Amino acid sequence: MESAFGIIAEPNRRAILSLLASSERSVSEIEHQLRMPQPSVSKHLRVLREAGFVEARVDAQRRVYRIRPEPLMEVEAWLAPFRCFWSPHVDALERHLDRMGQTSHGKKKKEKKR
Amino acid sequence: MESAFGIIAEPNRRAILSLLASSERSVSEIEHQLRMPQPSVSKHLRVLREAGFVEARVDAQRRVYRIRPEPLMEVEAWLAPFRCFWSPHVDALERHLDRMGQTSHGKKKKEKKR
DNA sequence: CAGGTATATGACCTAAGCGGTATATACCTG
DNA sequence: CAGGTATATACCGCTTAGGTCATATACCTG
Repeated sequence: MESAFGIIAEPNRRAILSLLASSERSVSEIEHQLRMPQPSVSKHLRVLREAGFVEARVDAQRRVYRIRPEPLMEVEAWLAPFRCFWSPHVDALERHLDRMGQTSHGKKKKEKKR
Repeated sequence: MESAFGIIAEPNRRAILSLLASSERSVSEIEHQLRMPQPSVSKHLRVLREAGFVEARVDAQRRVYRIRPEPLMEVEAWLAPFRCFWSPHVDALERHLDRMGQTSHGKKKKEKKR
């Protein structure tokens, strides 16, 4: 997995990161809150750890994971040159997110021009 | 390709987007500037277009592509909860990016160093 | 030490995605 | 209309990543 972008392409990994954003958690906490099988959690955590997104603290048998911000800052940095497109479209984002929210997978064939 | 994150996981697609960030371009312009085969460019542009990252304007035989910001805003929005981690680590980003620079990447594109 | 809990790893399978080549379509110019 | 340029698509083979199941390792407690 080359870059930070490849790492966060995985929905479960994003879910783990979002969960850890609020506070650090043990593997089993992640497992239960996200309702995913434990080997899968461990595997994703390994990927995240090796890519520098998280780090683990040992607490008895538990490993408590927490965010490390650098790789996400890299994403943020890549995004910077596009910021100038934001301002005319601040409202458009909400419409976009709305559309994303309800239609689980709206496939569009035809493109429209304006 | 489920989400916007999956789309930008591809390095060539990120390169195309970064190129379009400065100004709109035709397919052949992208092809030459990024030195990638034309079918590959068209294929990536299709993915980007169907995901809403770009749109095309027809100009004779050319298709001129330009950025549409919504999906990138979605990424930005997802990133927001992690911003609170930034401030103590502003300097750490540079060290991180330096390390990234020397990792083995067979491909080198026109990367700009901060 | 035994037994239990927490986490990591390995093997296997499947599917998706990318690169490459060849070809099709669209449009322009003379 | 012919020939040329610009772009899109179809097909194929390969690699890789993710899910699942089984098992291994680590640590705690009685």
